[in-house]
Amino acid sequence: MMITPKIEAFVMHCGEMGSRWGFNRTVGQMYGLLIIIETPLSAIQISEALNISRGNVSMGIKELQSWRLVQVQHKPKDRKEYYSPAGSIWEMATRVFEERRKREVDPTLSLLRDKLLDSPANPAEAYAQQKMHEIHDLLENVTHWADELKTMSPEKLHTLMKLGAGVSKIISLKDKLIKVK
Amino acid sequence: MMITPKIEAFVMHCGEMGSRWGFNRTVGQMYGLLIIIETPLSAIQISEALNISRGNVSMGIKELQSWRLVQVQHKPKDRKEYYSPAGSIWEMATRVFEERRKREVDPTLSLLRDKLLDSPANPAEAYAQQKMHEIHDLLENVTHWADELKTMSPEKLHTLMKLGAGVSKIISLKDKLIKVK
DNA sequence: TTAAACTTTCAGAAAATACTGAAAGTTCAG
DNA sequence: CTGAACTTTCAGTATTTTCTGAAAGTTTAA
Repeated sequence: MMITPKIEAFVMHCGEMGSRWGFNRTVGQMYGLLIIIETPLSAIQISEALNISRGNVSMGIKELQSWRLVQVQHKPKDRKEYYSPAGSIWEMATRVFEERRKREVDPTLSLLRDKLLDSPANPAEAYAQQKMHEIHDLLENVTHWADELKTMSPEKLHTLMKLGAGVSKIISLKDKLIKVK
Repeated sequence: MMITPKIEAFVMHCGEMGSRWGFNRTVGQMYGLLIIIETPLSAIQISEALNISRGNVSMGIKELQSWRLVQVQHKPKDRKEYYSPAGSIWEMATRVFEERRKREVDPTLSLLRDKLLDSPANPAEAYAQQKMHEIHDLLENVTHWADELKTMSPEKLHTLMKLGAGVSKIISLKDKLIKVK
């Protein structure tokens, strides 16, 4: 595998961004490397390319697998495992998005549902519950929407995105048509 | 200010989620507290409620301000600053979303733009640039879409979200209408 | 001015997180 | 079986991040 300065810059950038995207520096570098290098890489190749220990690679791969971002492959006559990114760039993005939702939104949603079950004991709690309710409804709406979008084909989604704020006009158009009926 | 167990549970949860949302535990707790307590709080009240140092509160407020999530208020005859959340729950969500985009996507987009300027020096770089191109286009589309949505009124957005995958039908409908023309 | 009532800063300490490398575990060809 | 070729685990260490509290800075009333 050939690591030119340009490729290295990309990999290092993925490392720096890693923690912002939800994992740590080395995991970010590993993922960047797998994406940018065409051939699948073995654990030892990764550890040499990034100057990290073999053990760390093992943990990083495990982490990336928990995000459903890597695939394992085997070569004939070779017992080593070779890793490559799972799916297209588009799929990677949707997976990161989904997994982050699971980790960042779902726990909050379930806490809020729980706290909203019983009624407030005093005015302070009444206010608190009202706020929790607002947050709950917002998160629920957004996650539901995200689920719906996920069911749409990438092409449809692309059209929708290209349409941008233009959807607004189409929606009003629909409203008019219905009113005419 | 009255902190019941239910309110405390919410605040502590915000702390635990803090780092996943982009800040740290105490900043998460501070923000949760400001949201859930109706009255604006002074720095000393925050530090006592959360058992953290006065200095830490100062730094946390600074951090929340960099996310445009808190407001400062003053009371007559009182030199202390009182803090409360900036804007509605909806606005908070959009601000977190926007700020995260700035921190998580924009730097990558600018790195990619830079790396895509000059042409590949060999096949490995050609492949790398192709991938960078795919990532660049995806991120650009998504950020552009997010910008467009931001220009829509919350009501329109709500309608759009409620519509869910239903937009798909309306878009095909539009396509037909255009074809008929 | 002065000093009281605040807020901010920052060096050092504490806590949390990530990394290493050796040992243990797994798999499989012979 | 055996042992070679791998992968995983995890205790201890290194690194990074966060927190404290004392000192410095700011503002305002008198």
